Amino acid sequence: MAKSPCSEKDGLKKGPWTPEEDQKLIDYIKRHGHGRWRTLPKNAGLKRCGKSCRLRWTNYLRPDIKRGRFSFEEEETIIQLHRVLGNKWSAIAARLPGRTDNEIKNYWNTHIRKRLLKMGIDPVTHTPRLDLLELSSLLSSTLYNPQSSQNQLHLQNLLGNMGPLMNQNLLNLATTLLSYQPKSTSTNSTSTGFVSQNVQEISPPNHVPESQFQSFQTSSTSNTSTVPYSMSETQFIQAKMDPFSQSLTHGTSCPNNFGSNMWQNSVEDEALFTPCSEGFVANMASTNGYPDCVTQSSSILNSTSENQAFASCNFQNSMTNVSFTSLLSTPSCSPNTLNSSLKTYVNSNSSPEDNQRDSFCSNMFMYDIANYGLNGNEFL
DNA sequence: AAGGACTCCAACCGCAAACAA
DNA sequence: ATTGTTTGCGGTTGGAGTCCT
Repeated sequence: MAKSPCSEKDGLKKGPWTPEEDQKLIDYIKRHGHGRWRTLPKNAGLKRCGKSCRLRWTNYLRPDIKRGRFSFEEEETIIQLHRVLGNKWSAIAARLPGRTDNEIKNYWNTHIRKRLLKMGIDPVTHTPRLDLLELSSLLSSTLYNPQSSQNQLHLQNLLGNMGPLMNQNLLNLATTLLSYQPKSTSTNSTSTGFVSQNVQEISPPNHVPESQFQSFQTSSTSNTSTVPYSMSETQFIQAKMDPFSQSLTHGTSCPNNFGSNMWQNSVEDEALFTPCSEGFVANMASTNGYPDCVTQSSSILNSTSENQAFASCNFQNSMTNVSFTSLLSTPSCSPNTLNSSLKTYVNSNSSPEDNQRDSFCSNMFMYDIANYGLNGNEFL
């Protein structure tokens, strides 16, 4: 292997820079400008290699560097540019004044990437993860045919891999399905068809008030059918699942659609936005404290055709991901938050702003639930 | 209170392109 | 055209700080 250009054996220092070293570097560059990095440290009286000096200057000491947290707008820009450019951090940084490629790369890896994963979006392709599509289809299938051992096994495997990333409601539904077994001819079981455990022993989901949960456990001593849910129950649950499936299938990749009339289509097709009521976008934007929804939608209408296609595509993607992302767990999408204030910050590791960002999609789920009047009874 | 686990980010490393001689 | 040097880039690491049990 070639000798490292920054060898400590040469008496060159490595590791964190001291304020004195910083000052030496700043003073030297102020007087002589940068360039000739190889000779710079010697001339500046620094026991560092040129590469280290260059990095320190470009990533930290440069006067035009913007320090501090990334704004919502910057974050949105990074996501959009990454969708098009991939890991071309320097190209992305060139479009974000004051930010370095290193800073953007770190921010992507520590914040945005994780957030996208939580939302069920592949951070590389910016499309919904395939395993989620599989889960959606499997859940639908299991709802109709819960006795299928193949479905059960498949679902079990999938849950094993995805459980930690799933929203509690979806997890409850999936595990409920897994715990279902076809009833025998017992006449004392309840209409829900659960025999692996006595239904009275099933713990209520931790976000459902006990009283509500108990009211769900209605007995029907006469029903001995092997159909796990009544037609109306099945239809109801399916209605809950459909937006999920829809949004999954609508979450398509963006760049290939440049120049299309997607925005026009998406405006006409309100179902693309949300299964909720009209005015969803404006309402959500005003209630979840994330102004981008409104500003983005208006800016799309005012932008040039190419930008419009680009922006509308991203906008559409973000909106069509609403339902399925809401089904994935995020700290603020936890059961506690569902029943409490938006300002319940579950993850103390994150700042309130972090959680607000995380809540962007999970808050939509809350709106979703509110609109459906969904509670534990209905969902189960 | 302690220590293990986790997060974050500055700094490093190696490779490749650009440039100079 | 070739060779050596410089610069730019993206991936990875190390350690300080914080959280969790």
